Amino acid sequence: MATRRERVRAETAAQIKDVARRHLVTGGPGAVSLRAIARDVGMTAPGLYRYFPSLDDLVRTLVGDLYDELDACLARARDALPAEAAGERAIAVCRAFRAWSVAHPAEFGLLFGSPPLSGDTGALGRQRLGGIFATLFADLWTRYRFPVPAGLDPGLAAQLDAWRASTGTAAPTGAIGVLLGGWVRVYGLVALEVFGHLRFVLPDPEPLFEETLREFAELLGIGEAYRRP
Amino acid sequence: MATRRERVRAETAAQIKDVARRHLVTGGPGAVSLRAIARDVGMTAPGLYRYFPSLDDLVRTLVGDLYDELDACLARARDALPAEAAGERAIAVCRAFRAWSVAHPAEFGLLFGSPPLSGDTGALGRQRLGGIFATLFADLWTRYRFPVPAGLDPGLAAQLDAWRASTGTAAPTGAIGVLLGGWVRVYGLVALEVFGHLRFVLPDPEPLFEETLREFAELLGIGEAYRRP
DNA sequence: ACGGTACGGTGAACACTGTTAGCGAGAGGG
DNA sequence: CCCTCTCGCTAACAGTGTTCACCGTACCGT
Repeated sequence: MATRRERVRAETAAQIKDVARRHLVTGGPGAVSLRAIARDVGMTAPGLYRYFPSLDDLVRTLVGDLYDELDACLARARDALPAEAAGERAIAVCRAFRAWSVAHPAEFGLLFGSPPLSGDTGALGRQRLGGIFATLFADLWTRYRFPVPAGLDPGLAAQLDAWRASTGTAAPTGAIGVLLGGWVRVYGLVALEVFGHLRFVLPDPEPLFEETLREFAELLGIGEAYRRP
Repeated sequence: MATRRERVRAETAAQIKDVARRHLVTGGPGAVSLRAIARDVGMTAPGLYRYFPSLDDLVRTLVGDLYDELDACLARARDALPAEAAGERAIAVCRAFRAWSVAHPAEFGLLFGSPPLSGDTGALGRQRLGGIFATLFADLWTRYRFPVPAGLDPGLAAQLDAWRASTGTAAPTGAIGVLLGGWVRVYGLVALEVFGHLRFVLPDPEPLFEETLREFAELLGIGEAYRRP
């Protein structure tokens, strides 16, 4: 199907994104320079414009690819466990999220550490990532029916209801609030760790992360699903 | 004491940082350009080198100033309430942190959304910010003696002990862990909100933030200290 | 009050950056 | 086999951070 031209074109495009990412991880976001990329690829700068309409566009598609990679990584961690073990699956996905983020701090900063760029290509990836957590939420609920607090703020309940309707999740409003709180904890801890804001309090945040997972499992009444890594 | 030269010098330095910050908030971190700043100040670019040894250094001192501003803001929120009301004080500081962050997203991104720069001038401000929360933690503990979970991971306990020793906080290890968990939740929620990663789930994160504060107050057994804003 | 000095600012220059325009060679498809 | 269209090139423009040599002027000590 793909003509030979198209194949080699896709290949060099992939190579361009590859060296762009290498520059990102070695020199930070400011080191992603069109001309430097072109040098490493073996081209001159204007040649890159045959593949990407601008540098911003290049990093945008790079962001999209990174979302894809993270999504795939989390999905793999989830599918490595049987579907019935919803609690173990959720814990595994959280661990995979932290592992990926710590292993790829520059990429994490690009995905989660800055306001989304204007021409937002990452929206799809972010939506798919939200989808992973949505199904995770639904599975947790259908499997365990953990206790949910009553008396939610009506404004909050309305927003959660709207999201539940848009995603078709089965869990009740309160459950979604509880699970969202868990995601906030996981993200907060990982972001603090990756950005180095915990370095002088916790040189190694891993035990606190595990403690957070364990506490959250117990909050859901599924403490037995938690096992030390 | 200050000679006339020193006064006018400090004044123009402040003006430079001022327009740098204005460029930051209007055009993002990439818009902080030496020559553009010089234009707005009414100088040529090399003139700025009489005040800052490099552009990186300028943004570093800007980061330091922003930490100072945030510190002062939080301290003001804390001191607006009587010292005995430790719970109300903690809640007020958390609200002030969110309010400042939401009102200054670009500055928040610079402070908390990227790995600390190499020549780290923000270390002092971050340490002072940590100090604010440390005294907050100590006050919460001496005032309420909330229940602390037993059976902490030994590796985690060792790190928390080291931090407690370095700051001279009075609270026991488990209490520090609980309070650190609260900070993780507050930071996580605020970062998610400021970076726009919650927009498609919660258009208005304020109710969830308030719910988080209320839950945490109840976790500490001081639910009566929480009042709707 | 005057002379020396150090400070603050300028213009030119260098090495970069992203981006556009125009051109040529070579591979692909008819 | 020839036409075409894609690809990569060079040249150029505007803008960036940074350094250098220079100069006027405000300050300071005598």
